[in-house]
Amino acid sequence: MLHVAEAARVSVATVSALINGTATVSPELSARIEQAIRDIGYKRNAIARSLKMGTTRTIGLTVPHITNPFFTDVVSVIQQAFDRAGYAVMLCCTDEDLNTQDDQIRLLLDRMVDGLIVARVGDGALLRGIVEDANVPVVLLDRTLEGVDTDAVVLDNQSAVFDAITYLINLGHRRIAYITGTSDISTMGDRMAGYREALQAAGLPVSPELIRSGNFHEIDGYNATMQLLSLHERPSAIFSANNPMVIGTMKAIRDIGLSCPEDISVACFDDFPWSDVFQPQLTTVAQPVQAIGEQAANLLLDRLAGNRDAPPRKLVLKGRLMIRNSCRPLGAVVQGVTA
Amino acid sequence: MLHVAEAARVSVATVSALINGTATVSPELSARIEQAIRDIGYKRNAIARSLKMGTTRTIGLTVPHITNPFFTDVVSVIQQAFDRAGYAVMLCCTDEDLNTQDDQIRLLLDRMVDGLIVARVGDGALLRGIVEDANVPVVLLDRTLEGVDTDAVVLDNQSAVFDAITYLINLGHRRIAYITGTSDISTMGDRMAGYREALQAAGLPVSPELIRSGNFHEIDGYNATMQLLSLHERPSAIFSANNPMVIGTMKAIRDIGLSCPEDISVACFDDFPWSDVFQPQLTTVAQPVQAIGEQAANLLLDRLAGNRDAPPRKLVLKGRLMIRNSCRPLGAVVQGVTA
DNA sequence: AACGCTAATCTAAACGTTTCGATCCTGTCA
DNA sequence: TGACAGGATCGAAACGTTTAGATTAGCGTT
Repeated sequence: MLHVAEAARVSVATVSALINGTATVSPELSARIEQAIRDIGYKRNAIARSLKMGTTRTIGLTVPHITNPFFTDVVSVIQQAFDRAGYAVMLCCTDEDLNTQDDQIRLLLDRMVDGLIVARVGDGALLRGIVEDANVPVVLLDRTLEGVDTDAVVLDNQSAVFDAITYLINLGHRRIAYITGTSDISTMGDRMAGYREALQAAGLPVSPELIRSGNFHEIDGYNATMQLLSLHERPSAIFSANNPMVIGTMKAIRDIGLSCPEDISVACFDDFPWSDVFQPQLTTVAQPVQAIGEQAANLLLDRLAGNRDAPPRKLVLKGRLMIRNSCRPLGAVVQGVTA
Repeated sequence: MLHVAEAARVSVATVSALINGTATVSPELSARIEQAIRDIGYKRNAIARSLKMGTTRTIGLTVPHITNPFFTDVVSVIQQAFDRAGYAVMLCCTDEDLNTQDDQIRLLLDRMVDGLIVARVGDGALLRGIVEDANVPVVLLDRTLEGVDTDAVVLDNQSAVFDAITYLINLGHRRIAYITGTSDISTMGDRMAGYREALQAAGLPVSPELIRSGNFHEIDGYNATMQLLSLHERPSAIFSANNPMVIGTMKAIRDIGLSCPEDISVACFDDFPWSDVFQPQLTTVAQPVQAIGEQAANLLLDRLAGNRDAPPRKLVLKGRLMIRNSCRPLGAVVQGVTA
């Protein structure tokens, strides 16, 4: 900018005024300055600007795993929304690990992000502190945090799972296994509650042997399913509370020589883009990813626009049960054999 | 830092020296300063630091679509690699659109990223200029750019597709359709070349009616497949040069009432994490995503570590044909009926 | 006792912006 | 004719660091 000012024989203040439109500058100087900008190929230094202005027009986004299609989609939507608003987004993957998450949040804060969207992991004392300091607005995505009062957009997990389990019950299933993630995550607790509620509403027992938990990865779903399938009395249906784990479930079913839905019914949380193309077509609880991403972005953009003092807003969206062909009615006895 | 200095009754220079270890500071002052840092809860302002140092320890990463599983995986690997090195990554999705890409690259450059990893789109005069200016190192990912000499990691697309098409030919297929992305992308040209080469090597004609192109989206694959399946003489196999488009292909096959592989064989570029679990299990060309992401990260990290003058390095990795059951041998007549 | 050397510390400039307040014109009005 | 208003322009400080070079203190040498 100094060079531009010199070339145009004006002060830097005038250049700044022209660029930002913060004051009127005469046509002749404008012309000279614009010419100089073109000649020099000047680009404003956003770092210097950020230092002075105290804002980076950059936000931080952390998710447990970007390869989980749910998060992939949400990240995509959020990125687009902020891109439209002229914000950059720094993406971090916490790998379901609290320490990693803390490191990454610190990294983001160091870089003075204007706001944070966090699909949290673990308990998060750090996160709690940030929200309380209230220097940078935080919106919680997908997973709330007990006792932390800040903007959030989540799914009504309990009723979504309630609907799915009830659907299985109505198909005639009685022994319905449930594979969950680690219990410190709000979504997992809520989903489990939906499972229990549905069983109880139908007068069915909740047997601990049918409930397995893992750390959200495919391998965890695989191991859990292996255990379930080797029970003396095998479940007739499995519900997986998490998307990557259901892949493990399907692999275990295949490896053990069974097939879905003939031998065992499967349903899971989170829809796949291709779920109605390949067999079995999985029955899933679809989250409104587009809406979730957009709402989260809007909540944060609203704070960034200056609306700092409004009370925390919590948006609860509804899931939708996508019924396909991975669950079979138990009334009719189907001779299940596939190639 | 000023407050810390005052509280510890030292100069800011001493505080800086201690924090960065750039000079020895006496034990007593160190203690006072550390105490003050703790008391105040001081965090170094990375923006001010960046301004002074001329480095942000942040890189920019642009991909066409993060929802394409290939890019999802690569993004994930790259993010992890830079995270380990203490870098933040700004992610942008260009949506296969040149203008969007240019806007986003400008956004990243404005923010003074130290380097750029670009899975480019379109012709990219802007990109060309950046590489020539050589201010910020650029590594091209997945797609090279004609006449632009910079680090790159790509697949040997031609031989990968050659292998896949040859496999189909060996199964007895003669009318093999090919669905490609837009031709300005290097990968697409190379893949197409592999297709032609394989046909010619087998003495088969390359018929234009069997070649369709689209803009990488599912819907493009759908439309292309619809056209192919309504040809007077239908192809017996379809190869899709891009991952999302093959979903469209499968949907079109389903909608038209055919089934794979009984009525038509399908293979495609890019593996899915779940491809060996659901039916049909797609035969794919798997890219070594882990290696691609890591190599790209390493190339850039090496430049960032100061190795600026080394000549451009181009890494060419090999794909791997994952043979599953979505392509059937044409010799044996299989009575194809599925539920 | 004067000197120089080293290690520790400090002062102040610089990075590239934004912005407040001052200055300088030009023209209008009493 | 002089005062003044208002618009255009500028000078300089500030944002929070890093760092070159100056200063100081302590100590051994001669």
